[in-house]
Amino acid sequence: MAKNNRDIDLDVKKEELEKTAERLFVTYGYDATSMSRLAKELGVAPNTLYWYYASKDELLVGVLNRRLGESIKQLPSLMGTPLKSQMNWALQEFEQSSALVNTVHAKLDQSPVIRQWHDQFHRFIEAAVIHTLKAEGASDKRASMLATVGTFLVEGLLSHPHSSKQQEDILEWFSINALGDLG
Amino acid sequence: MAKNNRDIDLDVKKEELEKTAERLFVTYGYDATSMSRLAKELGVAPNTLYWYYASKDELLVGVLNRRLGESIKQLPSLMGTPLKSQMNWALQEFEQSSALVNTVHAKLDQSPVIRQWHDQFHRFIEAAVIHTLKAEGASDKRASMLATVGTFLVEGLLSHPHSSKQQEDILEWFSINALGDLG
DNA sequence: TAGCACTCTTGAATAGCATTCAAGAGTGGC
DNA sequence: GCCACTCTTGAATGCTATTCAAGAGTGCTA
Repeated sequence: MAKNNRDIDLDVKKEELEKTAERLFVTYGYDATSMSRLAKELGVAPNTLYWYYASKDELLVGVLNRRLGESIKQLPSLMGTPLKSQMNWALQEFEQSSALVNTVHAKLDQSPVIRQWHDQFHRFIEAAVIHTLKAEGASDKRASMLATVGTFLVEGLLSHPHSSKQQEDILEWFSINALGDLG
Repeated sequence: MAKNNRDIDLDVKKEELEKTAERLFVTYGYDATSMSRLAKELGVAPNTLYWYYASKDELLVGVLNRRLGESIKQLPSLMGTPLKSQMNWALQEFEQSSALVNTVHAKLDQSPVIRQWHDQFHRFIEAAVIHTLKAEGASDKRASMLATVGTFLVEGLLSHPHSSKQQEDILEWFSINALGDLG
């Protein structure tokens, strides 16, 4: 390969790399997946990975962005639906990556790239939820606060699995009380 | 030292060890604090720590239990107060250890001792919150669900710092809606 | 066809990590 | 003076993420 494979081969390799990394991260956990293990799975030398990513954390960001990108594709068909089904969708969509939620949070203070991704992610999600809440009749300030609450509930449910009934009860209670009163 | 210092010296040493560990964990983070660093701070050899704790994770559990034990002392004087002030108390009490919240969650799948501590901690907290909610008039099932929600909100606020006004708004909204309706 | 420039891969090394092991020092009881 | 027990340690192990310098592969240009 040479000069102008930049836009062709690189993305293909990165995709393979990130998909394999995602599988290992989700199966064994981020910390328990070594770069050597990932390299072996891919059939390359461990330090080859560092030509594609500056660090393991940046690889994680790549994995997260790819995962997020695929979920975002479904967003348009979701934007008209009620808040509760949006939250249910998020829970289902990120259920298998739920371990990565905790991984990201644990690395916020140590890794600038993960901190940056996390903050950006939250801004994006909250903006979407605020949009939905306002569409359902909430005031600006109330919508912002409720979006934070909704985010915390989703993160909590991802971190601490509950039965689908308990989950349903929580979302039901939230969506009723988020929109029921003076908002 | 010999035979029967078991009940005297050991606890003193463990206390010093755990207090130093807590300071380093809170200041630099759990992963960023090596056993060597902690040992140097204490003026002992790194492997000396392994006579007191089987692993770094068990040391963390020791730190968490000590921290929790000190907070629990205040519980009696808190049990009569309204839910909102209890949540405010928890937020203040664990604010400086908030990084450890994420650390614990990130290690749930890898460390049995941390998993065990975490689950026990949640059962304890939820039982206390349920007690308070029922005292304020909530039904059994409603109280259980609301305790989970309250826990998620506290964990969320610890992980994602917000202004004290935003924090106040969330707790106010929760305590109103937790007790306002048919619960 | 030779050579340059660029992309990509690698073996080897580094420094740090949690943890283990075997040896020994310190001390009270017999 | 010896035994049993508590506590400490130097040295080693195997793991980790990461770095470096060297080189292979390939297309463009002269």
